[in-house]
Amino acid sequence: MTKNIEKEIFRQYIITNNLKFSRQREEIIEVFFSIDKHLSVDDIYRILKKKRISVGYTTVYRTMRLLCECNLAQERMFGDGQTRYEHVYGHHHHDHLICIKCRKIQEFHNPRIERLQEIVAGDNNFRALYHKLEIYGICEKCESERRSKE
Amino acid sequence: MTKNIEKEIFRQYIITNNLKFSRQREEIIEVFFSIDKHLSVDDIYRILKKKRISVGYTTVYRTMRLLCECNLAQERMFGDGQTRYEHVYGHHHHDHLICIKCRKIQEFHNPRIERLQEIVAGDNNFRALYHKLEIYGICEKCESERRSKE
DNA sequence: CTAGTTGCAAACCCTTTGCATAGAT
DNA sequence: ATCTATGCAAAGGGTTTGCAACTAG
Repeated sequence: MTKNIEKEIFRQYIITNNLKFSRQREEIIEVFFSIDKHLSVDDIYRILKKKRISVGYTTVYRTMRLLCECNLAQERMFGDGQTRYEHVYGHHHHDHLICIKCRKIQEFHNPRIERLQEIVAGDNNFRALYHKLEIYGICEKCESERRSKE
Repeated sequence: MTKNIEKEIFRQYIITNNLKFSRQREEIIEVFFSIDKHLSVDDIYRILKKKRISVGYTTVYRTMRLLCECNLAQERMFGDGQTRYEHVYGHHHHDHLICIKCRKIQEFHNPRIERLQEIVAGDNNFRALYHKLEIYGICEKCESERRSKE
């Protein structure tokens, strides 16, 4: 259960920084880490609402910032105007495939990209620190749906 | 003079769609195409202001949308919260090196990336349409400034 | 003349902040 | 008891829209 490791790391962070492990924070991380998707604040808020768990919008924002600070989460912006968060613990660096039809986001890892980053940086006298590669297109599911309609 | 070709294409687009070639639209594209940078609406507005050309903020937004519609410009979001626009005409596909210190944006092109996109897409049964690769780091200028301070 | 354009103000969306109240330790 | 967390409402920043006045063709 990765979820519990993450909760433990969070709890440690809370203690170390003289913060408090509130009911709301627990509920939020419970939801966030139990769902393996790129969730937005709004997504998390809605899920909590649906479960009849009362947490304020603002608190979700503040908790997500905390999770980023302790490196359990990372902000991502895929251009639809909403910040989404991804799990960091136990995940190596990866990039994204984004379906422009259903907005599903798949992760992938390809070591060639890291090498390419170095080559390009070298060619341009640039000191590369990190990169983002986002490939936009149509996912398998949407593509087969499209085909069956023809 | 690429600028004039772009103006001509824009004028064509205007005529074809029964729109009007206003003084404001002319001023805006004049500024946008004469500067080879990724400008935001705010940048363009300020430049016009400085030149004592009176154009409303809203009009800049609307004109930039028009330029995107006729494929003379393209929206870009580099994560600083502002949409920026880049010239499209006569530019082949490229990616970006973004300096996290001075926010300068350099463009580069590397054919390997296109190939990589195909490989990754193939591995994931994904139909790739386009991609964005952004490499973040320190540009040559900032790096040498940093070194000289040590 | 007349349909499209402008530019202000107001509305929007997502996110952050101020502050009085509630809650964790 | 103390000091942080909460959650509302209000403010922020970027972007869009409604609308009366204006203007290109």
